[in-house]
Amino acid sequence: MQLQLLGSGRKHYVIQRTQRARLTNHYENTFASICVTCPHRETGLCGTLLESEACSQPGWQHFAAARAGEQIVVRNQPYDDVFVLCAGWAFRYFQLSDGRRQILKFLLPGDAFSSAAVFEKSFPFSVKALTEVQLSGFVRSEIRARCAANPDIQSAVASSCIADFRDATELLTSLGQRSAEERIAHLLLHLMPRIAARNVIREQRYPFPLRQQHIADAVGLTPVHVSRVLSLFRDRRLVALSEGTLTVFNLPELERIGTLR
Amino acid sequence: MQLQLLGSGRKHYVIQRTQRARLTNHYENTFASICVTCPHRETGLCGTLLESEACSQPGWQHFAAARAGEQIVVRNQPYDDVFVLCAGWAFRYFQLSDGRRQILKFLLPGDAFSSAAVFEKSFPFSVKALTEVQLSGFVRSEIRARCAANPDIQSAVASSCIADFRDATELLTSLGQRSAEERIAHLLLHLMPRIAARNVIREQRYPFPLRQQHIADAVGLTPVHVSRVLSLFRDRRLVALSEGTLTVFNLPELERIGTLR
DNA sequence: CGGCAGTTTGATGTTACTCAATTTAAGTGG
DNA sequence: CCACTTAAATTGAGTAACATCAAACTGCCG
Repeated sequence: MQLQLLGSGRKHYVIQRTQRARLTNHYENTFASICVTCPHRETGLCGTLLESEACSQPGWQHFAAARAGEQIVVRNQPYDDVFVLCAGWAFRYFQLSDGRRQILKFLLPGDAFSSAAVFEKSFPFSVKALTEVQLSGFVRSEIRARCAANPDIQSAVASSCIADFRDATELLTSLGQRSAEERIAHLLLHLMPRIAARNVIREQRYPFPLRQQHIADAVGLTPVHVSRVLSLFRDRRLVALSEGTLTVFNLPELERIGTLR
Repeated sequence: MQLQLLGSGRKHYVIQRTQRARLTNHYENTFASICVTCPHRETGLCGTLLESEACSQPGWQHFAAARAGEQIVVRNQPYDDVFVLCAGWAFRYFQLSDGRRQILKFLLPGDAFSSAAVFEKSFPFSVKALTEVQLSGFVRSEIRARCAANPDIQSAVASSCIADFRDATELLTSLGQRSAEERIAHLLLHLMPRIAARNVIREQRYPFPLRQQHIADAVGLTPVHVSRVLSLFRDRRLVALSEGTLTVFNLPELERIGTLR
């Protein structure tokens, strides 16, 4: 495993505890501080783990960072850590040998790379950083021990699994049964509350770092067609997507199109 | 919850322990006998549960049966039991209000209806019987207690979750990125080892109760198009599908088309 | 100012859908 | 055993949705 430390030419995997203060300082208000303070309302895994005296015990938590576009996890390779995203966006994906890829889920701060990682060393997918990211790894054996001892952690892991499972169910239905417009609307509707749980949203403007290529790979369309559908949405004063911001003009209509009913 | 007992007009949900001997007798070689003896090599949940002195304790295991086409589980409704399929085929699906449905997974004997059911009362999908089925329900609270006590059960539940998760990943990639031929080939290749784990296969002939409508709903195509693709496969001496039997003539070629690489 | 990545637009091609008719297979009752 | 019924599968013709290819455009950065 190779992770490049932000702004540095040297390769790091684990940022030692001694470096942590400096990093926390440098990337103020992200990293450990986010890890601890951000509510992570959806999965809450990181928060739950940290609340359980994790921070006070050195050695079983690691920190790392990666630049935008960098691959963080390779499918089918073993890892000894359970990873949680602390800051930035990443995504799970499945790469085909001919270049096509399916994006399985976008990861936001607080999300575990894999909810099943507590039980399994390897992943059925790869993970790539979408923006600059900071992440935290918890030694698996420690988590399992705490899982057995602490029902809170156990239920945090379980509900993370359940949420992933429900998402996969909806995405499968979306890909298998629905039109391009419906799929894209559904993706936006799926992401909006997740973004809102981690950011203050004003005037229906959501931070949104995806390129159209990412949307295309997530909903199984070509970037060209995504562009056409988004233009259509813009012309109809539904939503607009530019400069890393998603602006929602007509939420009811978007829901009418995108919600699975 | 309503389940109709096979061959009977009366509505049953729980077949009491006192009835079990009679039923086991009537449907000889299925039911409890299958539940206990069938290796269930894939998930093994049922087997693991039963080996743990489950059978010896009345009251926390229930039995039921359903006819082909009958709905067994309704999405978002709470259930107190964790269900495992004992005999026959069933499938998880997501129903849309306009009639379209996405089949998420075909369930074979030994499969849990939902791997997450140990933690969650309701399902993110519905379940319907494909053939006549017999199923077993384990009281959730009992399973959770045993999970905590017995690492074997715990790991059986975990590996069932992991298998489901990997399947969902592959299916998402298949639906999002691949052509009709590739998707159908992939579905067949996915099912073959699972069928083989539960049946003796001779001369590459697999028991296969799916209608083309089921295949269509599983891979996100119309039944008409499924028919065309299957005709193509038949003409090319790849596979043939008739009378509830899948016959494989050219496995390497099928794998070349269907395998995710 | 030039280069680059990302987006937009147009023209054309392909895949898979729709509709409808026909064939096949599987029961069912006489 | 054979007409009759019904569900499923097949086939053909026309169409819609999305892909592909290629060119032009935009904003950004050095």
